[in-house]
Amino acid sequence: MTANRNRRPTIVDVAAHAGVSKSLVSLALRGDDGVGPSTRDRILRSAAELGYRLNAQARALVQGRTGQIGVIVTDLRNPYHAEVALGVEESAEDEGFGTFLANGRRDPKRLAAQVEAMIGHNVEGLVVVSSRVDSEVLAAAARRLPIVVVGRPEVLPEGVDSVANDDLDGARQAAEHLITLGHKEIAFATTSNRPAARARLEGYETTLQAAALKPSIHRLRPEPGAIDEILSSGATAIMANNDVLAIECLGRAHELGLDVPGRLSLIGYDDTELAARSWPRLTSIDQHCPDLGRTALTLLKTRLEGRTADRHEVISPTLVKRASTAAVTD
Amino acid sequence: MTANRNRRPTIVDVAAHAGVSKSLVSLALRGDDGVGPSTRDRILRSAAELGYRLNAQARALVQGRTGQIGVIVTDLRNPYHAEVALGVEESAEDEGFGTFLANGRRDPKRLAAQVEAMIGHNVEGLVVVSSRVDSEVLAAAARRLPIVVVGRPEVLPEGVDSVANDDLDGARQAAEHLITLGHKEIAFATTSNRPAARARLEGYETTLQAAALKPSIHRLRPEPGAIDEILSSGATAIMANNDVLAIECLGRAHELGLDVPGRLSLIGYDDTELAARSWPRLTSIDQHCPDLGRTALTLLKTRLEGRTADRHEVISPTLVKRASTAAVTD
DNA sequence: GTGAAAGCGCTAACAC
DNA sequence: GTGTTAGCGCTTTCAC
Repeated sequence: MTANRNRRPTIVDVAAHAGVSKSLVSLALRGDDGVGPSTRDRILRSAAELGYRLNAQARALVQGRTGQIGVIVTDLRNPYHAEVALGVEESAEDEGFGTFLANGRRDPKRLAAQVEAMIGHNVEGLVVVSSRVDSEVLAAAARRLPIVVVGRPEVLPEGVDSVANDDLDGARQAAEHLITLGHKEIAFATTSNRPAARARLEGYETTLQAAALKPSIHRLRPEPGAIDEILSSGATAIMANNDVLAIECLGRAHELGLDVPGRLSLIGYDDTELAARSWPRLTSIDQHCPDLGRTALTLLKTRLEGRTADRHEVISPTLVKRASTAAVTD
Repeated sequence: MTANRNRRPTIVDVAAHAGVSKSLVSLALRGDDGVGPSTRDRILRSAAELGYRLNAQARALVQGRTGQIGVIVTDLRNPYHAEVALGVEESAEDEGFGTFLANGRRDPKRLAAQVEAMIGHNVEGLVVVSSRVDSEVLAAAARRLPIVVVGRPEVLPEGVDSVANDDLDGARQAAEHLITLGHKEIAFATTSNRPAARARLEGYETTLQAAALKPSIHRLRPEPGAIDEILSSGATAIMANNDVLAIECLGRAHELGLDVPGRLSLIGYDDTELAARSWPRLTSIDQHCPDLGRTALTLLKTRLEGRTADRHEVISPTLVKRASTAAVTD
């Protein structure tokens, strides 16, 4: 009973069925008003009857445009990426573009392949929410279409636009918040040493130094117990490189019976959903992910409209105070 | 300095550059061994020099296949959807398919449009991770390509395959776990009354009734304070329809100073990352999301290989005991 | 081993 | 108003 899948009807079939030529069908289907009302009706009815649907690919081939934007993210499971993608999608829709998403699953090779696949399928622009795409891949892509990277890749080749939050400033805000609360022993935790993490680290260091405090940096390997090292370091506050890591620290603190924020203040980065749902609610730095995405789409659009000079947008993050940070008590 | 974007080189350009005919280029590029080694070399070098890349769309038009699978999800921000998508992607890759993802953002109209867009771009199969796609849209799609729904839509038209977890059994496991712990007052919380929620509700009710306990069902509207109603209902345990809701209950319990699991046991559904990261760690029902996705792809594949009879797979969920449930204390 | 020619489904110029 | 024609970039017979 499964319907006939062998051959999808084309405008030729519709034309035959309606007794007109195929260009008439094309016109009628697109609502062009060079078609008589009765003819148009007949054509539309034939199309419906045959279950005709437009082959967007064939159309794209002749028109030279698909109306689709590609979005490639490192890891869909990290809410940060999903939220940026959301911002892109929303404004793409507003601008009349469709979007195709691809998930690189943290693998640079796969990410590169997806860039190729998207270009092969003729997306009109590419948003790469990843710092892991090889710079040569980016450069090659930029030769063919507008491409913008969200975040901070190691190297940003010419011709590639970018949007990032101001990591330095975000880290500064976080550090100052803790300093204002009277903390003297503030640790910085990160599992990454990629550009964004390095910038946050730098913001942290310079802010602490300006306050005559000694930075204490912990690069964590993903091992159980890695967090304990910080927790037992005598720090009264921890800045984590992102919410996911902050939540892990929080969980470990709970397990050790360490009161947050009573004995330990904790601050995340990204302000993803995780932050608002944790206990205690996590203080975090809001990167404004959807804005990052929307800005990326704007850059794509202006490129498509002819801009040739590279642009690198920076968005100011915001401190979101919640319950995981408090004044030192002693 | 931005490179020439005006015209992307085609095999004709490559052919001219290499001084051969365009069909030779096509053959050489695909590694066909009907091309002399020296000719092949020359062709490949020309291609590289011109920055040629295959136009997958044009190829798809003539070959009648794109090698792409479409995945449409209701809401990327819910980790459940992202994890199912992951399963689809992984096994699609294993089978040599690429995947395009689209995010419906909870809007049935948008979801329908995305189904159309995917079909228009000639994906070879469609995985719909949503119960919100209109059944007529599904039915129409099924007439053109293999399509499988993950989850439980209101109506599943003929010709559409499906994969779902056994909601009835999952709810039964959750309820039995709580009953075994000695709970007598077990509430069920849900914000949804769609088929999956209804099935879980039914599993909950029959299990409670079998144990001679009285079900107490709460359909929550998304209002602040909605949760308090349950919390103050005298229940010693709450089964939530999903992890997100469970985490919200947990947060509210914390705010009210209600000890979990000391005074209240809490159990979620889905076993997403949220469950493993909460405090206390959330007991949940694991739907095996990636398996759902992988099974969906298998169904697509067997359809493509010619199966005509509909199939509806059911996957058994598993109880994951963590720290949010405990024996009643009185 | 190589090339010419037809055609995938559609649109867009141009005639009738 | 309506139909004809020539491609879009590629693959694929089928001759040479």
